[in-house]
Order: sequence, then C-alpha cells, then structure tokens
Amino acid sequence: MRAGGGRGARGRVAGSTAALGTYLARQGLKHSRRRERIAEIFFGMVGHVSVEELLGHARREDRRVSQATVYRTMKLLVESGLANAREFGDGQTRYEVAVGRSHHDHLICTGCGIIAEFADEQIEALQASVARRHGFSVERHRLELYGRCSRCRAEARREARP
Amino acid sequence: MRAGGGRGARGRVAGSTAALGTYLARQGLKHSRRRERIAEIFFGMVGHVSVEELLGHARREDRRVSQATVYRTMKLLVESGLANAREFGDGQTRYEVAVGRSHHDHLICTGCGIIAEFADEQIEALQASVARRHGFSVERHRLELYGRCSRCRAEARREARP
DNA sequence: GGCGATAATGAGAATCGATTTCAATATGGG
DNA sequence: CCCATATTGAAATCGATTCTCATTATCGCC
Repeated sequence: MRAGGGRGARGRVAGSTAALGTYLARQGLKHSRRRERIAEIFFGMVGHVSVEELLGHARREDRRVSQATVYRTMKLLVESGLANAREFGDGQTRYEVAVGRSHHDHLICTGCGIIAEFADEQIEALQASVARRHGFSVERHRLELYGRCSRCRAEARREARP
Repeated sequence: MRAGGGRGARGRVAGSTAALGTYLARQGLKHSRRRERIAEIFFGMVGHVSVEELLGHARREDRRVSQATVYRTMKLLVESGLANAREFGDGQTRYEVAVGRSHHDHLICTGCGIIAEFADEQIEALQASVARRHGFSVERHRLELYGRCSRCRAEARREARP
C-alpha cells in the first residue's frame, strides 16, 4: 500500500514539484536546488504552515537557508497556484497546499488555535446572491469563524467547577 | 430639519463622546482635550477610516497631534465598543463607528476600493450551523467578498471596446 | 487657586513580518 | 566550458503599529 497508488504524500510531493518546474520554465526562471527542497518540504507538510516553521524544517537539512529564500519560494508557489496564502489575524501569513484540494473556509479556535476546514455550498450561493444584489461580481472571498472548539469548551467547564 | 431630531451626525458625535467619558471614568482614566477631539472627528466621519486619514484631519486643527495618540485613542474606542476595527487586506487597519449600527459584513471592490456593507441572516444562521457541526461555538466571524463593483465593470467594458 | 499623584502626550526608537539590495554563486543554453 | 542571467544569503529597509521616556495635562483634595 505504501508505495502504491496515486494520492499519498509522495505522489503529491512529486506531482507538485513537477508542476513547479513547469511554471518556472514557462516564466523563464531557473530551477534551483534550494527552491526545490523548500517546495518539497512544504508539499510534504499538512495544515497551515508559517514561514517560520518552514524555515525551521529547511534549516534542519542545511543551516544556511535564508528566510528570504523561503519567502521568495512561497511567493512563487502562490503565484503558480500550488499554494494558498491565508492570514488568521495573528499577523503571520500561513500557507496551505493547494493541489488536490477544493475551495474551503476556516474555523479557528480562539483557545488552542486549532484550525478546522469546512465548505458550505449554501453559504457560497448566498454570498454570490448578496454580491449580485449590490452589483458586485465576486472574485474571491474570505470567511473565517472564530470561536471555541469542543475540547476547549470542555476544559473551561472543568476549570469553572467549584 | 438640520438641527432637529435624534440621529444626525451631531447627535451621534455628542452621544458617543459622552459614552467615551463614561468609559474613561469607569477605567480610572483621565479625560483629555486631545483625545476628545480625535474621538469627535472620528465620530463625525463616515465609512472606514484609517489612522493616516484621521491623523490628517486632526492635524488640520493642530499640527502637533502625534500619530501615537491617534493609535492610542482608537484602541480605547475599540475597547469601549464605540468603534470597530476592520482590516481589508491592504495592511492598514480601518475603523468604523459602532454606535447605532448593527452587525454587517463587507463587499470590497478590487478596482476602485469602494466598500459596501451588507447583512444576511441566512448566512449568519448557516455559519452557526456549520460551526455547531464541527463542535465550535462562534464568538465572531470575518466575512469579506472581494470583486468588481458595477461601475468598475462598466469601465472595463468600455475600455475593452475596439 | 495651588499641590501632588498620576494619566496623557509627542518624538523618536523599537518591533515585527515581509521585502529589497547587493555582491557572491549557481544554473542552463550554446 | 562560457556567458548571460537567475538565485542566494546577509543585511538593510519597509510600513504599520507599539513602546519608551521625558515633558505636560488632568483631577481630586485641601
């Protein structure tokens, strides 16, 4: 099973790395080892990754990696559509792998910071209809729900007990 | 009509300024002329105001106003619930008057930057239901629709014509 | 009306994430 | 292998915001 089929982490990493190569070629950019490694590390990560985290991982392999290169690489990945940039109000941009994923929005726990994802067609449809009513055509949107996850609420209940 | 009834800009400014006084007293803070003028100017403005804009207005009256004071005053207004802070992705925080206004979300034109407001109960209800399904209780949310307003779309059509 | 404790202020320094600069290095086509 | 050119690391810079600190304003009290 492990080395098999098409959609494991290895497959995703390989496919996305190849896609990056295509993008670079099309833009007349060169292909570099550093960039490729940073991209591979990113594609192998799950969740919402900050530059700081990514830099940490990259430096575990080679201490000389500069944060500027990580920033530059992430910018390329976003431009090429292989990553999405997100910002959840803590001032840091976070990136998520875009390949093989469909549109979704986020739920962020204000207690522990955990980030959950959801997609709701009805909300999407209502957004489009609201925009239409105001004469707008929507290009993109941003929807984040901030609250308490069940675990944090349970924790709070436990602490409140006398 | 101008000087009349209860809800004109004058009434809003006076009422909100008084509310700020109450808040300051409750917090054991002092009442200062600078702060009061900045707040009055803010309450008299419409739309989504940046610190830069507010500082410009304040300095028209007295060139010595410091931007630190404007930042500090806006922080107080937000804490007291008299202003809401919003951030539409251009890196600058914008403030809107909160008094006499109910919850709403925003539509932002990516062409001219105009900001429209809307409120949609169905979307709100669906958000709560999505959150519940994920075990979250929502404290607040952030919903912004980015797109083209009708004016900008018309402009684009005109320019595209051969 | 003046005192004294303390909050508010302005100016500039500091912060923080992100970007840019620039000299050194790597890449890839010919 | 060479050259033009893209990429890199380190440090400088950016822009919004916050902080520091010495000076000034406010307010309760006499």
